[in-house]
Amino acid sequence: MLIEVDFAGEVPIYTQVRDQIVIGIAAGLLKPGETLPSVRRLAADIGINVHTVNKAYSLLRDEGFLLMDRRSGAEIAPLMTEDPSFDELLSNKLIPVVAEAICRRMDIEDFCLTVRKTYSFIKRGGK
Amino acid sequence: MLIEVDFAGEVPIYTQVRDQIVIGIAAGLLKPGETLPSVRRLAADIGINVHTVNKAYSLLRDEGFLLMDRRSGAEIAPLMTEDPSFDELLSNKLIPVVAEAICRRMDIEDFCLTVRKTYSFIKRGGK
DNA sequence: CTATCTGTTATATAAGATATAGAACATGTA
DNA sequence: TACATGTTCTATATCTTATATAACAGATAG
Repeated sequence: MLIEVDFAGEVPIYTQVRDQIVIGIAAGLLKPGETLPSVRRLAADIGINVHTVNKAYSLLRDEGFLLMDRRSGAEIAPLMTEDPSFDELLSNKLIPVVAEAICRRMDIEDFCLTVRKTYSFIKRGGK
Repeated sequence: MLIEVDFAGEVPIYTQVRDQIVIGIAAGLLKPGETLPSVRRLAADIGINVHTVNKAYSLLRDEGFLLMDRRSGAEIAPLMTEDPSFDELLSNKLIPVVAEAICRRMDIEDFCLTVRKTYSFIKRGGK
């Protein structure tokens, strides 16, 4: 799976890498047990520093998306189990976004429509 | 409308202030034409620096939420008109969030349900 | 005119986040 | 032995965030 980085963007590089791997897992492009490139390898491929990749990997490990082993490297963790507490976390993330949509006079069902479109977009591997 | 700040949180203070005002507008607690406290006043009330409030206000002005006047201060801008380009902006914001929800095995309709709950939560003025 | 209130701008400082670089360590494998 | 893995350490540079102090331009109230 190709990972690309926008150096000019506002989003930190390690966040971009983290997000793209999460998106890859969601799309099914990265399956549980699959190994990721080593931190040195990915850093060289993208053209960024090893520590930046390591930060992204460590974050993903802490979030439960990756398993890391000193010897064998990083691999995709088994499918996560449903987590009821994610609902509140999600809601907190959505509050400012939904509020802005309301201000921009977007109908809530149009919002949900965009959510479903985004869902399909991810599922089909990003267009 | 009361504005509170979490100094220990990861979200920058000026972003917290910006978000709460957007939420206030969405909830109808802040109506078009209504004046906001002066930057000095709000800074003193919250216990933060004038420049931090000014950064939040300026950001809100650039986004079209506020009108600012050197003499009369800051006031809520007229209701925004619908903007088609907001759809793509929203989608880009949603991609990482939806992807994470998929990884956490959340059904897309449950996601939309949380969106609607968040919508109601905002509309009723935050509980 | 004086005093006071707006937003705005300028300069300065400090702390934290982000990204880079180079080196080394513990551990496993070929 | 040689090479690979993640991990840790030190160091540096830049940007963001937040603070502090001061001043300016314009408007208003006494």
